[in-house]
Amino acid sequence: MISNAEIAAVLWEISQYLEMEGVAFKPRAYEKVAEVIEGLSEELRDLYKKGGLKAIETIPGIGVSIGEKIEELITTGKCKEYEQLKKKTPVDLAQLSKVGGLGPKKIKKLYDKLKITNLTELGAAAKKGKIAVLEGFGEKSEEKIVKALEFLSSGGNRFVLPYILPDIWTIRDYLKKLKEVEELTVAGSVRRYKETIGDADMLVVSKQPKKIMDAFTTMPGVVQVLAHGETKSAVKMKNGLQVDVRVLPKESYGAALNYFTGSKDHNVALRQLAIKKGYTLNEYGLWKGTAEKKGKMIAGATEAEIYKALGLLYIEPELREMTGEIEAAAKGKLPDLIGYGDLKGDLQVQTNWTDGAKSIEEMAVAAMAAGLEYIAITDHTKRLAMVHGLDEKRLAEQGKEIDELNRKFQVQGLKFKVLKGTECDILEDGKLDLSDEALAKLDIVGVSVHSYFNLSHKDQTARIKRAIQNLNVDMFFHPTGRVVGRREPYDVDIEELIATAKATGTIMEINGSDRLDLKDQHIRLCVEAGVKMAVNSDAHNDGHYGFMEFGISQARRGWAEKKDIINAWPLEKMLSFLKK
DNA sequence: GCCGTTTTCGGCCCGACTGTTTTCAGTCG
Repeated sequence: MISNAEIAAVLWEISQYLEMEGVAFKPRAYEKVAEVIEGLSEELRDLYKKGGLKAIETIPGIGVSIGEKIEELITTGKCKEYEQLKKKTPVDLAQLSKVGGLGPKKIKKLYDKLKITNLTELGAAAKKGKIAVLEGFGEKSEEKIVKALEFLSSGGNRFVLPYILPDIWTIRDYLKKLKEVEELTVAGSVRRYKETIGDADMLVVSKQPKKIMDAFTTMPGVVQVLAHGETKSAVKMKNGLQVDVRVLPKESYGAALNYFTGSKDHNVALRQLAIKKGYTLNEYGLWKGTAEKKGKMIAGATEAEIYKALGLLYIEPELREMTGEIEAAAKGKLPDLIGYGDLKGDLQVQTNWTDGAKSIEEMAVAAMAAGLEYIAITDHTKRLAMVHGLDEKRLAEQGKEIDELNRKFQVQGLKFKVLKGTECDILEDGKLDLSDEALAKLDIVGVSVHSYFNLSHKDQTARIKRAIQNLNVDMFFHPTGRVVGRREPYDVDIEELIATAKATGTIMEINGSDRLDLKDQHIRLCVEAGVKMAVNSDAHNDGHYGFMEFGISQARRGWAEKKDIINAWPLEKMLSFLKK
């Protein structure tokens, strides 16, 4: 049972080995395929079971040779050619490649000369000064290796976006205050709202790049200067975050923003498209002619004019992941993405009746301040004894408080509405933690898994199917149970759940907190299947409505439109869509 | 190794920075 991640890892390692040998072009072919496979929503082994090698080869980038290797991996769990390469140079590529400055060529040299195969051996050699004397290395490379190893052993090299974003804004605001800065934009994976980021890329327009570079590399919080050039520098901050800054002239702003936003594969595809049209695209602009013999610049000040000149619709940053956006843009068939201000309500809010910090009224007032028109109170149920989950009796009492609050708002002339809801536990066998009679009285019923995470694929899927088939259940909260960077999803057949949601009219949640669950690929499956979703904050405090921004970003990354997200709809329309 | 509304053969993105060099390979994004 080999997973896509494992297949991608093998293909990526093959690319690195080929690179070591100095083979031309093949490495990129393998690398590209590895990235494509990581982004697939369906497991290749399932695809293979259904359609064999033929089905595998329909995936772009996979031809005969790579197709056969994937078949070999699925059927035998091994790949002979990979085994041979690994035997020849038995190094831990995944680990060693994380060391900044080490690529395949240098890793090979370290193995050939010093028999270094992993991080421990690398550290030992560096401390003994064995690396500095190698040809192609020196004192500085050895120092860099020691520092990189310290950084890796201290943990993080990727950050969860919702947590790191405030730090990034602080740096942005510091740099924006420099008088030489005309414009500053945070680009890269932050602008694409990737769920985790490895670094923060900032783009600056200025006529005095040197001053920017000097101020940037000496700003407070910098612990290491990784690069310090005339227009491009990189630093490591105290918390481990790497920040890159690039300075460009105003007329290149759009081209630079496009280049610095990525993804890398998206950029490469744009550049290839440019070549086909007789142009050259770089971070300074779109030019007539070839890279060697450039003609006139025909676009560059804005991203929009570059896409237009390439015959494409403008592609939003969240879509730039090479999952079909360029083809769609060429055909004029991009989705009309849900916008960051489009949500009218929040359908998962906890209060101090259970594990939330604030009262129902406080949460309602904060929601109004956040620009919302309605919220659903969805406290936990009794099985979660730890948080004093509600039983039928307390749920009824809470309902009375909500009725009174709504009356009060009405008297005050406020249109805001608080809905009665629940986050009801799904029990081990798929039954629910509250009686059907109690659930039937609520405006909106959400269910979720908080126990028995380790059931088998078959049992977990069957259990959840049973729960969402209940006619009282409107919505399935955080459907895969993952927490970004902390907890893996439970083993469940998400496609079967989506099919069940379609058949039963169940709403799938996009949880905007650090769960980010559903994730982008699953959202796209829902969009394609016509399953409706809701973007919720899962607020446990009055400052948590901001999490919805990350839920929307996931929705956008999953190609969702307003019509796909029920809480982007007015209250009446939203309620009328729920199960009767 | 993959791919094709200019191609089934001949292409394959582009440039900045570093370190070890004395003109450039390797890495990175």
